[in-house]
Amino acid sequence: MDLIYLKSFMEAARCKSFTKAAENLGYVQSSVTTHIQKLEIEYGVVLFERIGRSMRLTSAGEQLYETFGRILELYEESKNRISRQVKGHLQIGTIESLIAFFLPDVFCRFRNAFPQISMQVYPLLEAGILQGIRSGQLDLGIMVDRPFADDDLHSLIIREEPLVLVAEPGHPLSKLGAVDVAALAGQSYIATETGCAYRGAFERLLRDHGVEYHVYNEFGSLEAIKQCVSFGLGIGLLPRIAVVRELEEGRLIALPFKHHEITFYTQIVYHKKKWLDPSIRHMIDLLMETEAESA
Amino acid sequence: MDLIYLKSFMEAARCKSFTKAAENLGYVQSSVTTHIQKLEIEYGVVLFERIGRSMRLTSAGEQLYETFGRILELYEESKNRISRQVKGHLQIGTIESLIAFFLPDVFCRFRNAFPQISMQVYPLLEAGILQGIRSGQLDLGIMVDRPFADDDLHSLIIREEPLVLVAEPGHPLSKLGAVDVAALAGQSYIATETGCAYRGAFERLLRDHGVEYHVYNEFGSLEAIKQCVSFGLGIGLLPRIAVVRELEEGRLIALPFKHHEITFYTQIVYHKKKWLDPSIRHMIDLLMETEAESA
DNA sequence: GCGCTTCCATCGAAAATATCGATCGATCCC
DNA sequence: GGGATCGATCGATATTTTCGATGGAAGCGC
Repeated sequence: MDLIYLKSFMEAARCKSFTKAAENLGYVQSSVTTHIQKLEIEYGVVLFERIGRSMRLTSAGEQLYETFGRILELYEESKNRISRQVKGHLQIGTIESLIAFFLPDVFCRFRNAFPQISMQVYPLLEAGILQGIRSGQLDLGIMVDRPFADDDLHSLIIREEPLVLVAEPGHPLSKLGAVDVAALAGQSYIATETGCAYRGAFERLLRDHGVEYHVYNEFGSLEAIKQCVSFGLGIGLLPRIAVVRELEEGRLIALPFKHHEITFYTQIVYHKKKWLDPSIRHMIDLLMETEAESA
Repeated sequence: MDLIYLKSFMEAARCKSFTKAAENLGYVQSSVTTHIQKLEIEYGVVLFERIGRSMRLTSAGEQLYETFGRILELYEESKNRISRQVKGHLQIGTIESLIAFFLPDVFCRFRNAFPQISMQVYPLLEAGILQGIRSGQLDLGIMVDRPFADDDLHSLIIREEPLVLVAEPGHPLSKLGAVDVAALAGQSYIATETGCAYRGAFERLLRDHGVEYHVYNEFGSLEAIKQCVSFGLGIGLLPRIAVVRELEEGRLIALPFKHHEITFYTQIVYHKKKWLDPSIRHMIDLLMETEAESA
């Protein structure tokens, strides 16, 4: 009786769907089916009524839902109680946009679970993060890049991170129904720092299409880029999360541009040889959880 | 996180010994060590202080002891609650001595867990039990025999079932310090039914040693045998559990006879192809548990 | 002090189990 | 009726669990 069965059951009961439950838990659907079957065999009763394509808990299932909930609660609580006593220090490398718009919430929840663990968060570029992980100076890296495989590093994709081409409201390109690469010819571009992964991909894309562009300025600061764009100094490529407020408030607009070569993913990176503390594991769990929420 | 880890932990904490915990749970010691290590890694803390050969829970261990206890309680409760609703019928074959002196307590506890499951218990001889299991007429057999292996049948040994040679108090053989096979020459023997496993083994033993004996009478009834023996009509071979009270009250005495060929075991027998209901599984668990208690 | 026993940790091999991915049949929706 | 979606099933693979043997440390008795 693995506790994962209970989790699958709870999630399936909540979603009323094995497929969704599997997605949320990071399994394939057949695994959840297996988990539920294990429980059904263990208890000798049917837990879900499968009427056509709709799902409902049987009465036995509902009784177990209560109890399993309490069991998992106790289990989580026990982990929290113990983890609160664990001391330590975490070195994390990440990029500026994530520090500002994605991580604060995660770090806050982490602090609740591990108040005795202090953290140092370094704003870096992708290359710096990878190097820090490789050298062991960093425990964990969180960055935005394309998926990659590496002999020494694990990479867990948290979610796709939509990148948007932002411009001032009323920018000529915004009049177009869709903006393709060619349409960007001759534009001024306010860039993030040299070495930024998606800047690199974007510029390569332009060059490959023979599109001339002009880097008007490059900044290590998000705020600076956003300001420059809103003043009409050029367009900028930024993660959507970094500009949601500006988009909502109409201070910036997103150009209808999309290209698979600049489909990027927020991902966790750590060394394969790294021993994963409960604290680091928890951090990873928290990071991965946000995927389900934002989905 | 398997619940078995929690069980191992609880048992180890109770016994203050991994080895004993393993014995009680039916594992080898190294498995319990592994379980505890899994927990220690999961929580990132040491759960047991291993000071020399003594064991003590650390403070983290004690906190978890509480919580794990409640988790397992909830789990057991959930099984009971569900199992109470399961209906069914169990066919069990066993021998008279066990019906009278071993099974009532087990059946009583079974009824508490599965009140909706009715049972039919057939008093049979070993051959009848095996045949019933093989033909599918019986779900479970509980009998006293020597260990055996069979392609179609599972056999779980519950415990050694000491057989005693009983006689009336003051019987000449009781004067001897030890009774060997030869000493039994010429004795009258009040036998259980033909086909009884330990009767068969006993008579074979006597014949193999060329000891002549006389079967004074044979009965299908324990009470009859005990009465006849106490009246001095002969000696009898019976499971110790069937005569403990008579021995305590001095109405019968046990002769100091022992021979490895009549070392018998109480065991559970069921068909390998048999699908084990939760109810049957529970019955087996209850039967196996008694081993720990009587040990 | 020295063997002897008992305990837990460790390791490799074997067995059991979980997971995935592909596929099937059923159902629902258009 | 065709397409999409859902859960069940199955075989292959990967992972985990279990066991049994062994090692080292600590206590016990002489």
